[in-house]
Amino acid sequence: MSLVAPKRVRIYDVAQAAGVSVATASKALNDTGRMTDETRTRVKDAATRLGFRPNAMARALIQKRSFTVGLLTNDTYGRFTLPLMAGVSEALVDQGVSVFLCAIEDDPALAKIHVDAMLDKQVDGIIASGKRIDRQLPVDLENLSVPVVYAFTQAPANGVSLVSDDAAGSREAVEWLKSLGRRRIVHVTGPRSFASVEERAGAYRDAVGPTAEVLFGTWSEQWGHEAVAQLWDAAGETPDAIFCGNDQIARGVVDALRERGVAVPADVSVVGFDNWEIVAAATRPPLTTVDMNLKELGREAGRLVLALAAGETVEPGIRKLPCALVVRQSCGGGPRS
Amino acid sequence: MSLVAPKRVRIYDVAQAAGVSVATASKALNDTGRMTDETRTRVKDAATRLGFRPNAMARALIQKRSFTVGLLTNDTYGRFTLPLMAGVSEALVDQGVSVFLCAIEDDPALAKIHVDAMLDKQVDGIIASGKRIDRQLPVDLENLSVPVVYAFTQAPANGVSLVSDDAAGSREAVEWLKSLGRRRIVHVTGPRSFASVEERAGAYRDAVGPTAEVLFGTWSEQWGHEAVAQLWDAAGETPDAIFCGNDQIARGVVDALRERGVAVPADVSVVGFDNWEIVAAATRPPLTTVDMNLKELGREAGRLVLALAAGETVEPGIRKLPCALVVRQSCGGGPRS
DNA sequence: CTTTTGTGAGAAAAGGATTTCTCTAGTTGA
DNA sequence: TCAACTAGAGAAATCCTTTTCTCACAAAAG
Repeated sequence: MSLVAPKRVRIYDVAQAAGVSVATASKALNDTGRMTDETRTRVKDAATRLGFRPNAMARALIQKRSFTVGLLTNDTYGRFTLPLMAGVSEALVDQGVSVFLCAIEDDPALAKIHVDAMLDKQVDGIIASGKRIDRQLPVDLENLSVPVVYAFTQAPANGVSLVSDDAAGSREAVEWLKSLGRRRIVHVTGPRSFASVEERAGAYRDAVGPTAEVLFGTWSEQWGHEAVAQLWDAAGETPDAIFCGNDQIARGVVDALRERGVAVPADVSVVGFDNWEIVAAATRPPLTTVDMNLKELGREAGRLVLALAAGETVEPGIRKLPCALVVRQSCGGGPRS
Repeated sequence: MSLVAPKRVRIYDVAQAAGVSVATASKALNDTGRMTDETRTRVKDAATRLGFRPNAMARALIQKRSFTVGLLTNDTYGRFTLPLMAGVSEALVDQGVSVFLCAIEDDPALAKIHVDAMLDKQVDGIIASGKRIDRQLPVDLENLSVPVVYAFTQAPANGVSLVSDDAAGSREAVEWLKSLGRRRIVHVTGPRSFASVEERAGAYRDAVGPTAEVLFGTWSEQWGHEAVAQLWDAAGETPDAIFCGNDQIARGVVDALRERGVAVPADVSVVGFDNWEIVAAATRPPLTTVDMNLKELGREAGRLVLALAAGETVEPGIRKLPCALVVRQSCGGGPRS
């Protein structure tokens, strides 16, 4: 075990070992230029043998590409960011691209610091992401010298943006409930001020028709309890299905129903939204819920930002990615075909 | 609005604007070298005026410092990583250091790819982090050419490592329960195979004395329910306090108690561990729980890795950082002094 | 009046790759 | 046989800073 750090091997060393010039070595390794196959493999072998790894800084300096991208987010709690990050990373890692994660906590000054730091470091692109699909980050990313992709956050007019297709997700949830024979489906969701609330509720109304009933509240288990109280204490027919705006509300609803002695899913089916594992899986019974496929959203964002960085032109506008219904046990019904 | 990206201003431009050489400009901006104050301010003014930002790649190339560090983690779910990351970032951002986040999912091959990518990019240091304090990451970080700090994961023999002082946290929880007059305190926790389970349980035993009783199970709400069943269905005196190994178990316990008509905190006090906001705050009543101060752990890890990168020598070994009891309502007792 | 010391500033090298020329030699075509 | 190409490889420029010398000049010392 030697304690002296071994000198980094440079392309110069590879060239010498292979008996060629530095220029030829560079071209051989990058599969550019012209030379005999024999020379190329000889250089590559030498590189492998010596364990050559090009100095990314030197490369970045001349190519003006750093093989890094920045992920900017104000979702401190990471509920949405992490799956997204996982997807981005997955899409980029085999291109040799690494990801700076910058959490900016709704602080414009902090955001500016992070953006400047990223620009200094010559990131090839920036992915902007947030905890709300209908809010912009507190920093202006237009007219930057690098491409920007907006994922799960509001984009400026001519930005390239990716969001989940909440409306389709809602429709799917409602259709699922209908296919199970449910007839009186109520929607319990978050505050109207959220765009996704309106979008999900709108799609729900369209799918359910005239019997639609939406209860707006907060994004909490507490609200789930209250909503059940409202529904069951009111006169008239009680619902046989509740489609919730997120998993926390759904959990509250399920717990409240159990406490009232209403059987889930025998008497009432419940569907959540978000597929937040920790909530959805711990609910008794585990929640059937709409997954926004944030990881795939991340992958796509990664691909897009890379394409933009490579100079490809990408049509601006909003791209909607499909949601997927994850069937567990809170609705009844088996795994779907 | 001009559509052509403005040419980046180089130090050469600043030098020219200030009427000095590039060398002088560099020294002026970095507060090194010798020159009149007048020259220095003249250069700095020019730099500000032109909006000069040094090219980090060129700087890194020569200084062999990239002002980046890597955070390696196998905690896919991000429960521990995110607070840690927030702390690291907070400690480093005003030094101009950015953080690469690399999620490696227990995959040695992926881990190696990420580590190599980071080394290529000349990170100044690496912070290794995991979801278990008693497991090493599936990758060897010894004898790397950059310093490594282990945070919330097991370190090799001569590594620099940071963990939370779980034992002290447990003691504090027990003392709190005692101070509220609780006399029969039971510990319901996770699987024995976790080092933190043994450590927390050990400290609990020491603090409680001969009446100590520990129930080992899994890290789930489900287990919380089962444990309550075991305790209440058994003959003999029931506990007046339950100290849980994590918040999920605690939530299960609280729910189970409520279902049995046992009042929390009136009849029984419950304490959790982790302060996982989403679980702790949604429990009815909200959980009093031990917070591992992961953000502070992250800050400290950031400071340490920077110190190491700067060539300072840091004593190897395990540093334990204090936990903090977060008082909510599941124990009774007011906010602590 | 000469020598030493100190100060301010610039020239040039270095850092490690990529890329554009340039050059030689061999091949093809007329 | 001679011009025109082409393939293979290398020399040198380039990317942008930092840093180490070197130098000129002025002030202090002898």
